[in-house]
Amino acid sequence: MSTTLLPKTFYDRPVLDVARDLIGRRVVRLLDGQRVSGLIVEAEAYRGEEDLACHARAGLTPRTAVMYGPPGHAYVYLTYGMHWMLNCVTGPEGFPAAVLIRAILPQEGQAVIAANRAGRPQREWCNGPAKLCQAVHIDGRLNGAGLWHSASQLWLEEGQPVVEAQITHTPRIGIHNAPEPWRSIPWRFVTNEEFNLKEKE
DNA sequence: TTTACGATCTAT
DNA sequence: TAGATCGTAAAT
Repeated sequence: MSTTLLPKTFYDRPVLDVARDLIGRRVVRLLDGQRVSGLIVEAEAYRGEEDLACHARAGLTPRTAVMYGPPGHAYVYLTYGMHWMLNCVTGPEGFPAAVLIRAILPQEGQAVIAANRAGRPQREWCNGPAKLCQAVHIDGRLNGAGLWHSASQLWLEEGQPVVEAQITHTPRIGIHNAPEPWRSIPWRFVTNEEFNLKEKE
């Protein structure tokens, strides 16, 4: 499995292409010099001001500014007053779009992850967008971080790309107040395996 | 300044 | 099915 960093150009593409291509890639967090990582198994695309489920529906604001900037940066925000969410800003620059990382499969640093997710079964360590942020210590301090270099202590690697046949498309989660067609548009990408596991939950 | 509301998670 | 808990954006 490749530990090559995904280049800045990886993110400089339409958000749906990037979201789809992010499945199987590795999120790496450096904590006290130690690699803590996992493979992405679920992601969602949020695209433009016309996407009424996207934060950019409110236009350019202090919060959404990162999404309007150049691709390849992290958009990290707090929701429900307590949960951090990790997103990757995509291209082109000036157009607000990002991919929400919804779940990863823990790889390296499992002891750290277990400690951060105290007492919960392994399956529940990183199977939600807020859970994975808690597991690898991602918070607002990483908002705007460059994901193409290791100096940011948070980056993405090539990992193990997944073929189309292994990916299920569904509507996005947790946007029940958004009007159609945004509520139902299939902009969530999840590996078949993860999809089957979640169906049972 | 006040209000409403979350791209969620957990316990009941 | 409801409660936690607070930043953001729009309304007042």
